[in-house]
Amino acid sequence: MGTVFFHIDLDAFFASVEILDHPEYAGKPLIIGSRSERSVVSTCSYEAREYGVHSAMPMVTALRLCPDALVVEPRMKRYSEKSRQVMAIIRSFAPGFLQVSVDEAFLDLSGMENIYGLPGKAAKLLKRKIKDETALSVSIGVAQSRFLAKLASDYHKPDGLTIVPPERNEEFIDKVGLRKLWGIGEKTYDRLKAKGIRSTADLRAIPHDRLERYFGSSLADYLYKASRGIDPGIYQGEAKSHSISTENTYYPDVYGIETLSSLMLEMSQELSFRALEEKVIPRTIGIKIRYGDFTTFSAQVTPSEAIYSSSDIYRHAEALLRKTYNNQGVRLLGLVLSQVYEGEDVEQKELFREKSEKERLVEKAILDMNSRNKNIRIVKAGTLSKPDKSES
DNA sequence: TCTGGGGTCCTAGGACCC
DNA sequence: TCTGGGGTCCTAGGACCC
Repeated sequence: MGTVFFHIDLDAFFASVEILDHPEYAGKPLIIGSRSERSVVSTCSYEAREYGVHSAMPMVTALRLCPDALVVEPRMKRYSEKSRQVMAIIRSFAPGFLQVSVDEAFLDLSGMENIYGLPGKAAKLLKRKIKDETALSVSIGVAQSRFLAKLASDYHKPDGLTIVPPERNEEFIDKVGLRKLWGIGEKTYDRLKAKGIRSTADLRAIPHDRLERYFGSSLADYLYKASRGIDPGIYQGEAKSHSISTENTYYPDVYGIETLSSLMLEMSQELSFRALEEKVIPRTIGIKIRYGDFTTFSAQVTPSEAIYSSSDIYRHAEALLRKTYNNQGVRLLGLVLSQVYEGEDVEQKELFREKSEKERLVEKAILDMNSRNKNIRIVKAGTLSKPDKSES
């Protein structure tokens, strides 16, 4: 019978949860996102989509298209809670569970016919179970591979069920179309068009070696397989975190190295806490600066000494900032910790330097207090100083 | 339209080593 | 004394996804 994968996708997830908690929102155009300047739409209800609103659209554009929309600030904690509930149902339904985001998961139904009957019947059962127990609707794609199942769940939404029989894989790929293939974004689509490739059938007609000359071996391989409905290797396994990052967009633009440094200090502390929570230690520190004209620069270092505390992080981040900043107005500032690795085993302890180790313990204590008492927010003193007074 | 925030993976050039 | 080839690590930038 071969392999059978499900891809389960929650419909307009954030918006659906808000409607669940606020029944008075039902039937109205609802946008989840911040109302602030320079923000974008996170999710929106299907009523809002009828006005042309969609995810990632600038909020000002969305409100121009749909001035009467209800705008609701996202409540991530609530969505995570609801997500856990749904994922628990999916996980217990069949083996081979793989969650890929807060509102999406794969399931491996291969060889499960004797339990659930045909895959279509199983999918309907799962949809019903989720609806009955959480009042949320999902769309399910059923296919031979994860790649096709993912495209299938998106093919008919909301509350959809799309089954792709293995002998119709290519036919289905053609119906989805080039632009909507997972992994082909705007830029790649334009590059394909520039080579006269306008459809998945066009793409299939091109021999592998020519694709390689056009696009390099990695992308060529991806396109060759994807256009034939062969899984190009999306979501091979649990993707474990190799970076921790934060970024903020400001309005209006921020000027001055002192102000930027103090913002960087806050971000250093935030990421240091997150690394502690995840029990990881980074090897690389990187910053990102986006200027008012949207030009973006990044810089990174991989120091030879280990990085244990927020002041280690800040010291490197600040140096990178001074090196990179060109005195223009900044709309976005970001900080990334990468090459993170498990940080609490014995060998690493030997590497601890006295001072950093102490700081790390202080930060751990702050972290513990913060997580014990949600009403008090404890930060290190440096964070509180005014930008123009900060010294270091 | 005027472009979030959190991630992953790829490319290309340079350094360095054998 | 004009210059190989392979491997690995690092940096900067880009594309893509949810």
